Amino acid sequence: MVRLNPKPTSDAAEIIKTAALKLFAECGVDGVTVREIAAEAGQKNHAAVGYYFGSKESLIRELIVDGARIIDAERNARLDELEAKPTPPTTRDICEVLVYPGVNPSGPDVEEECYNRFIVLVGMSHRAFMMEVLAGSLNSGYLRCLDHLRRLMAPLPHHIISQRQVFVGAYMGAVLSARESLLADQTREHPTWQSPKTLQHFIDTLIAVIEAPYTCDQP
Amino acid sequence: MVRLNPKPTSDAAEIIKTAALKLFAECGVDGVTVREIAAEAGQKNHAAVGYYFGSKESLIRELIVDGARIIDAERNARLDELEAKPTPPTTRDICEVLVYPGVNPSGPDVEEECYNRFIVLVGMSHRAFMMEVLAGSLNSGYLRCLDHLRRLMAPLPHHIISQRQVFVGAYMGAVLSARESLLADQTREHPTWQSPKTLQHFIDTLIAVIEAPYTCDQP
DNA sequence: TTTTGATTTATCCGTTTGGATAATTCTTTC
DNA sequence: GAAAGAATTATCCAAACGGATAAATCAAAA
Repeated sequence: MVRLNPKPTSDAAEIIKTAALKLFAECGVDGVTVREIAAEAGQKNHAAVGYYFGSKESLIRELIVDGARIIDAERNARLDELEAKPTPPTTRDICEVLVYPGVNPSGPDVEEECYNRFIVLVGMSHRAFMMEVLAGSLNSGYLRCLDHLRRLMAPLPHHIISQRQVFVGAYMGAVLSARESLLADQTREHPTWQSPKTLQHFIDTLIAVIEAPYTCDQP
Repeated sequence: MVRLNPKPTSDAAEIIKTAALKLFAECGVDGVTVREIAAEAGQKNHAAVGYYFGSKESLIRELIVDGARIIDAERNARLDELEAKPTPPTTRDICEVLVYPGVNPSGPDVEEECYNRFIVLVGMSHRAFMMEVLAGSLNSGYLRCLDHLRRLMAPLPHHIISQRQVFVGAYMGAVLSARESLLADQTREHPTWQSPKTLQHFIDTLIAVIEAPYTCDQP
């Protein structure tokens, strides 16, 4: 019998991943037990996590890689398209490459967006681990964007450009995380945050960060 | 015999607080055990945390309040001074009130700045708890700043102002946290990040976020 | 010095943790 | 339908957890 929906990996594994990502985004990886993950995924005991992923750490690693791969592929594809044009990308072009691929990399199937909160929390509390997982070329699109930003900020001193790149990265993670939190908050309604104009609005301010004049005279 | 340095609360309690804040900032509150805190504080077992603070949760609560109180007092003092002047505060004035009091609220005695990483992590992984602890008037200075920002952004639509206030808060927490991480990173040297010009530079971009033009036409 | 209280240390406890292993159930294939 | 493999469930375990208590140590005052 032919499978109606071919699943390269088990369906339950995907359910566990989704449940884990949601809980990790809400409470951090150390604030969630494998028992809670299994329960959230509808499993009756916690052995499923070990069965499908070997360990909690492997599950976390897989979640990081899954999202990073999707985001990075989308960023690189957009950059390829932009760089094929005769004119170099604008600041807005690059900001759109930075922001939009990072929004909901899990796809529209998943009801709740979680990846940015998850990755920010992991990056803050287990930085070395996350860097080790992302090593390789899982971050190449982001680095290509930074190269463009360096070009676009060329008049500024080098150390100011470096600082501003840190500002941009921090700003993106924080706002995309805050947006996820607000969208996930069921206690209030946040109609304006669901609108795609919110991301446009954010990009407006992200451009402002990149193009802000530098008032200090000498380093 | 008169005490040379009068200590309203035990000296060991302060050492434990400093150690806990550092570890919490690095690994999150759920990624640190009371045993690790005691060890970092030089205690030979973990009972000290219970002895001085009752529980791990009470210690966390106290750390949140300590920093918030100092920051809020400083913000209110600066705002009182600004509002006593004949001319209303500028965007830069308000940004300085927002940023500078939040930098190293533990005071220059403490070798490492940790509070922003700590509070961002707690706010992300235990939002309800943090909000309950901050309830009361521990956030009044911040709210007064938001009022000024609302006035300074008056031409913009209301919902855009609200969104941009979220952007400002997220941006501040993220950059001050990133700055702390870079300053704490011993593997590399970050001479430019120690300079007070870094904060000026950040404020330049924070102003840009607040004053950025809004390109979308209608909500 | 002795006493008294505060602090530090050592040890114990019940619970929870991540992980491992059987036992059972379900699904697919022959 | 029977057999085989995959997936789920039910336990078990050693280690680690937060917390509590008792013993030992220290410092200040009588």
